[in-house]
Amino acid sequence: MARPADPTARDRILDAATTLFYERGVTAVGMSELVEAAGTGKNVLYRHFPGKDELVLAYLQRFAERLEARMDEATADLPPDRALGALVEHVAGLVSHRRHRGCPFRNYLRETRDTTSPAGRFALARVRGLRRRVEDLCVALGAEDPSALADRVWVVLEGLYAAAPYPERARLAATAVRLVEDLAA
Amino acid sequence: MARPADPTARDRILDAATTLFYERGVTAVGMSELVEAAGTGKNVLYRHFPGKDELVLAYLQRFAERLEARMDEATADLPPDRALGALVEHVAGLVSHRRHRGCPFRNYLRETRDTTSPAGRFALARVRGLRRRVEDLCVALGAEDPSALADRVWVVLEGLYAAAPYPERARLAATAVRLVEDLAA
DNA sequence: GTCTATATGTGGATAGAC
DNA sequence: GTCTATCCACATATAGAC
Repeated sequence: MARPADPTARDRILDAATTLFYERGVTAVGMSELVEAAGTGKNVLYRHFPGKDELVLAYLQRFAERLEARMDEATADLPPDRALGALVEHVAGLVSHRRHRGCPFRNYLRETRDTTSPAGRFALARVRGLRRRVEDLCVALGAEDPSALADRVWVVLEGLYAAAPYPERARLAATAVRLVEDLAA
Repeated sequence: MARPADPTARDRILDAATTLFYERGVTAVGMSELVEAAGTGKNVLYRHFPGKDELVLAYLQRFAERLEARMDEATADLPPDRALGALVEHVAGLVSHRRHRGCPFRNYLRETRDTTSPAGRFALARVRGLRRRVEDLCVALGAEDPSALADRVWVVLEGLYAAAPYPERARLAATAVRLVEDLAA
């Protein structure tokens, strides 16, 4: 006798994938372990996702939606001279968080060096999207040389993300925030 | 009949390991591929190195010797007010190089998230060693708040290393150099 | 949908012929 | 030292019983 379809199965799989992939890395987590954590069957997983690549892509996509929604909140309705600082402050808040494990897109790219598959190209696009956002904010700020300022802010922002694994990350995050304030002044 | 021992076997293995591990990542390169590239036999490899972990450690150690020797050259015999800039310039030169693929220690740590094995602890120690060198140079510089300056420079330096995969890395490297100059002024 | 077994490929590591 | 065959563990992916 057939059971009714469980609409939460896909979400449970994605929840488990998000936790495990982000916590321990994409390659270190096997599909078997994922199935066990999701409390589902392998056939169900492979019905929702043709393969691991597609599951990784879905994991990155859902992460992006949530991260960008929160970033939009943090910078929305702010005057141009405050938005750039708010963006960096927002990232600093993420990095300082206890359960933070770095930027999921940068983590995936550095872990796999994949820039050709759909997942790799999606992760790259997220990074470039943030880069463009920084450039736009520097232009809106009315700096005399916006692209030079954007380069400087970008280096600091990358340093902020890179500091995520260090024990002093909260102090380094605060350092990055003040540094960008000085640059934009 | 026994052949004479080939003293170059170990070096050839390490050469191949350096090229492949650095170019494509440690986990993406298998021992079989390594043996083929080194032009040696599997048993010879496992005679020189008990396992892949030890080979990775040796790879990181040799890389560290060479990198630190070059960094010592770049900063030796410089007055305190020039050494910090010279260090950042040196790293910027590395990052701008055509065949640069990022810092091998950071690459290994981000790729594997290994901080407990001998290889992981060695890589961590290299990163912390550079961090301490930056702190020492900031103290020697006579800054009013050396540790605050060191934090700022460290964020920029991490951003410089993180910029290695980007196509604009040369421009970002130059940006980082000027940024540190301004910070130290 | 759950659970178990399994096909298939690849990784690290070992043993033997030459 | 070189080369081939191979063991063992694990990973992705599939099929079938319930």
